[in-house]
Amino acid sequence: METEAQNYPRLTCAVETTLDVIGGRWKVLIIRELMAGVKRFGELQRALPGITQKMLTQQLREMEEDGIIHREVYPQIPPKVEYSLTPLGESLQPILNAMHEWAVQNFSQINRRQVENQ
Amino acid sequence: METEAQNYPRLTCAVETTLDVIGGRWKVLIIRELMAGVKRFGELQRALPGITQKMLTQQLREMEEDGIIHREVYPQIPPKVEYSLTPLGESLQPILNAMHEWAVQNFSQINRRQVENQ
DNA sequence: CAGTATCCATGGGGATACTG
DNA sequence: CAGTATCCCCATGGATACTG
Repeated sequence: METEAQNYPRLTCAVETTLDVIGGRWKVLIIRELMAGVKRFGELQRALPGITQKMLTQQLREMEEDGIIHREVYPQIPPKVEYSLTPLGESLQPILNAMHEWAVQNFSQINRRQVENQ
Repeated sequence: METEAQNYPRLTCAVETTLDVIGGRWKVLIIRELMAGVKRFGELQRALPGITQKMLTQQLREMEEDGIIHREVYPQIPPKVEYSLTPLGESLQPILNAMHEWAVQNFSQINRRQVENQ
């Protein structure tokens, strides 16, 4: 609110909104896990080697805010929290599939920019 | 190559490859401009208020490397360079359209996270 | 006109420690 | 178990100046 310094008319496009929703560092990976079914926090963390708790929490919260993930808390000790895709989240499937297909068909061979961490 | 420090098995997914190709700060906006037809460097810059020369050059080069943009240089003075989508770039259209539709249908009202610079 | 070359601020994201 | 809370690095990207 205070950083209204250079407020350009900031040209945007709806495509960028979608990109914002699924573009996070770990989001599509998390979505892929949840496509397979409901998962607990720990399960997700184990399924995503390299992700930190902070990142997992953060990405999940953002996706929850965007309405594509549902967070179910079971008030018990020890805590149990289950994550799942909402219908809106599931509606991303065709898009993700199309993106997957596009990459597989055109970049099957390793000729990408940035092969840094294969 | 030398930054192989913590090389986790770095779980990836083809979807991320596509995200990498179109996920840059200005890429979809540039692609959208080129969908309308061939454009010169200056035209793109004028069409994208707020973008710097550095960013425009950088994003164009990356997309050229990825094979979705063609760069035609006319060796004359003053220089003239035209950018256009390659067939591969054009093949992104259905995906971009799907992303556009998804956002329009589900986020038409301004209820996004980050409304900072509308 | 279509770029390079620099410098620099910001914040996204990693590492680590602690907790209800 | 499922998170917070901090600290901190460095890559992304913006601003500015210069050029074939």
